[in-house]
Parts: sequence; structure tokens; C-alpha cells
Amino acid sequence: MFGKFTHNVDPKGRLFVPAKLREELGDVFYVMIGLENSLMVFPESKWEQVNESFNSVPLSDSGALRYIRSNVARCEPDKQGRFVLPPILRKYANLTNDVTFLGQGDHAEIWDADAYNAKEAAWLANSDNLATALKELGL
Amino acid sequence: MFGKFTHNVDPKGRLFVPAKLREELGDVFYVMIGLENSLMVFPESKWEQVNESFNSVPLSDSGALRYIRSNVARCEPDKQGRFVLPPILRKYANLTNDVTFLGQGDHAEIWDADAYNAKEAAWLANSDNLATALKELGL
DNA sequence: GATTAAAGTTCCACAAATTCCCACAAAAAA
DNA sequence: TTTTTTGTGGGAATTTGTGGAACTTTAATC
Repeated sequence: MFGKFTHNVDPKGRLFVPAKLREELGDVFYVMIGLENSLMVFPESKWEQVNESFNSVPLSDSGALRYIRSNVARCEPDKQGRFVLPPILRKYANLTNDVTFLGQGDHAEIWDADAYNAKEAAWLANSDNLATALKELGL
Repeated sequence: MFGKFTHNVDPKGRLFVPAKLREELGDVFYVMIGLENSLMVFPESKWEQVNESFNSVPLSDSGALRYIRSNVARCEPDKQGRFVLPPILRKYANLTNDVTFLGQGDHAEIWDADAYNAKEAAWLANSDNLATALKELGL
């Protein structure tokens, strides 16, 4: 999963799955809260792994995990390729108008478009950042 | 992959893969942002290596890599040997009219032709540059 | 318990964008 | 020159993305 795609949430809270990600995300996927008010989207296969990890943590340590897990949404897109994102998640990520999907290899991320653009622009503005990152990748 | 080839982007954002690079790039290749507003093009085999590097970085540290990865495009040339470069990448590299491909061994680079020519001219203007470079190569 | 309102789903329709395909000019090879 | 390959343009058909209507379900009110 790669690339950046921007769509809007409609008044009913429906989100369109970008065509390029649709196949990889499949008919059923899971949305969970992520870092910095982003959301993470897992295709079913990956979700099973994540779920395993949840289960391997002892219940007593699970304060934070309880919160995360209780806000997971199982989503199934409709015929047009849209799905309804529960209000809690929409609120967590401040999704109001435009929303960007980011392909991140084995999963995707959902961000409020403005918030993400600001972050990205700030990062790109410092060209050392890119040079360092490429070096880390061995390029 | 070697050589320098210049073609144009058409209004639909299509780029022609230079004949001499076509075989080495294959039916599927990946385009990613590079230094100084250039783009990097990887054949599938090389891309797999790069992708490994991406995956070896823990999610929490991946801030920088997020921006890079979300600007990757998987490309498949059409029957004429052209492929569509997503607007984000075209914009990043300021591709409007003429575009040059540079063969760089295991990958290729894409530059705006004017921008690249200017850089090249500036570099050539100082003859010490060449001497230094050859020395680095042990020649 | 019936009626109405609100919220949530499913479906249909349409514009815009993208893909696919055909045609042709220019350049290179035979 | 003739033939093939390379490079470019554009139209037709399909897909994508968006809005909203119609229908269900849930809840609220009398």
C-alpha cells in the first residue's frame, strides 16, 4: 500500500476508500486510533496479527490497550466503496471535510487533510530531513 | 541503467519510458521522491530491497519515512510504453513540459529537464569537480 | 401501543477523472 | 527506400468519487 489520496467525509460520516487501496484493504478492514490523531487501517490479514498482540498482553497491564481496543471499528465498504467511520474515531482524528489516506506498506493511515499537509510541508521544508531519511534507507 | 533521455509529459500526466531503460525497469516499477526535487525510479527487484528497509524501521520512529512512503507510486506502463505519474509527484519535481531520465545503475532518476540542465551546466563549469570525482573513483 | 421523529443503510444517478485503445509522425534500422 | 521501432496526441469507454433519494431500523413521544 503506497501513495497519498485525499477525499472528503460527507455529512453522514461516510469515507471513500481510494481506488488504489481498495484491493489491498479488501472487503473488511479494521480502523484503530494511531499516533498524533491519525487512524490506522488494517486489512483483515494484518488485523489478525495485531489482535494476537493484543491478546498476548496480560490483562492487568492493559489500561491503555483497553482504550485502544474499545475504539476499533470493523468496516465494510458499500457498493460505491464507501464506509461509515464511527463518530468517536472521526472525532479523534478531527475529520471534518477533507481526509487523506496514506499507504504505509502493510497498513494505511487516515489523517485530517489540513493537519497532515501542514506536517508534511514542515518536514519537506527542511531538505536535510529527506537526505537523512534516504541515507537510513541505504539510498 | 545508464544514459540521459529527455521526453515530455503530456496534459494527462503521462510519461514515456525511454526505450533504452524499458527493459531494465520492467513492467512494474516504483517512483519515489528524491533529493533536490528529483524522483527516483526503482525496478521491482530493487524496490523490494528498499521496501525491506522501510519495514525494518519501527512505527514509532517512522515519522520521516511516512512522508516518503506516502509519496510512492506503483507504475505500470501502457501498450505504448507510457505511465501516469500521480499529480503529487509531478508537482514535487516541477514536471511541466520536458522531463529527463537519468540512468543511475540500479535505479533511474527523473528531473525537470530545465532544472537538471541548469544543474549540470553549473557543475561542468567548474572543471575541478570532474577531477575530484574521478579521484573518488580511483581513476 | 401507535405515531412520529431521528438516525442509519442501501441504493440510484451523474459528473469528473482515469484508463484503454487507435492512429499517426518521427526516427532508426534493414 | 522500405520497414520497424519509438515517441506523441487524442477519442471512447470505463472507473472513480460525490450527492442525495428511498427505505429500515431504532428511539422518543404521546
